[in-house]
Amino acid sequence: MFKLSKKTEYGILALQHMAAMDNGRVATVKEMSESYNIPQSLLAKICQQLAKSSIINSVQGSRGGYALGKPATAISLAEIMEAIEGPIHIVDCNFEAHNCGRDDDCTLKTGLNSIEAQMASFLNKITLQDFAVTSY
Amino acid sequence: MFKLSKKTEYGILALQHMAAMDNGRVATVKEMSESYNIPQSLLAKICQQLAKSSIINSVQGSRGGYALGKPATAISLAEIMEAIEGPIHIVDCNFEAHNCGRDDDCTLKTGLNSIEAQMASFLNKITLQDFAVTSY
DNA sequence: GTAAAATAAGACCAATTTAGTCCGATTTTC
DNA sequence: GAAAATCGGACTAAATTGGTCTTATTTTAC
Repeated sequence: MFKLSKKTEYGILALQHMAAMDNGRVATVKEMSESYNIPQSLLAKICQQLAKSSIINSVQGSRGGYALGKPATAISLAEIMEAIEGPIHIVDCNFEAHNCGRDDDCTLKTGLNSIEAQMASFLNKITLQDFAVTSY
Repeated sequence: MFKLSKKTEYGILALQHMAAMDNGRVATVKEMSESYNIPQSLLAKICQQLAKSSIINSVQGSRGGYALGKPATAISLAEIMEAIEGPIHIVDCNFEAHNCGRDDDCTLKTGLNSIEAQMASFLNKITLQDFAVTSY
């Protein structure tokens, strides 16, 4: 279950697309969904979520579309994932009061806290720029 | 979606339990499922999976049970997760031939490979011992 | 040798989450 | 005003995860 969701995959593809665009241009959902074989209305929603988190900017109306809201080096994987999938948490019981019956002495709570922190910092360090280029 | 499954949570609790046992003793599924409020037949299956991966050893028959198959310092989080959830892959298209239509020039494939490798090495470094103790 | 207590294993169902669709509204350009 | 886009929410479908049940096998103790 340590996997990016399809939505996040789609979101990354769209972001990479926008990152590759000439400055000042905007990309339409239609254009991107066709390029990458992503259902259009699904990608539309994903872009709306990315826009809400200010990762991208939207231009409404005809001739509208989306463009990166900041440089690719300033967009982290953590940020993308959270925009699309919600907050990142390694274990449930850490953050929801879902009474596991182990409350205070829950060895998971205490033990996995630092791991989650390390994971988060890792995902925060990776930027859109990184995984568009680093691979070669 | 970067979350441990409940099964993995349960598995970790069981492993921590076994790690805390006196040497030579075995823990029964019943005993553990009652201690941690885990459905017994679910934990049974989880233990079987852990045993298949040699993370724990099983003793069959009355007076049987489970015990760690190696020291807690030698059991990694990656190992536990893979035993219970299967192989860890950040993106699908990297490993299944699920024709995304982007084959060779898929920017996800190339871009996320090194990230997955880093994640894997991170999860491999964390041991059962670590998250039982490190937290204080 | 039989009963009891355990693991072994797989089929099955329920619940949750993720993926995807659909529809109507709004915004902007031409 | 028509066309092309985003906005946004309700809804459905598919997949995954969580959990149950049943039957078999293994071992111990009486």
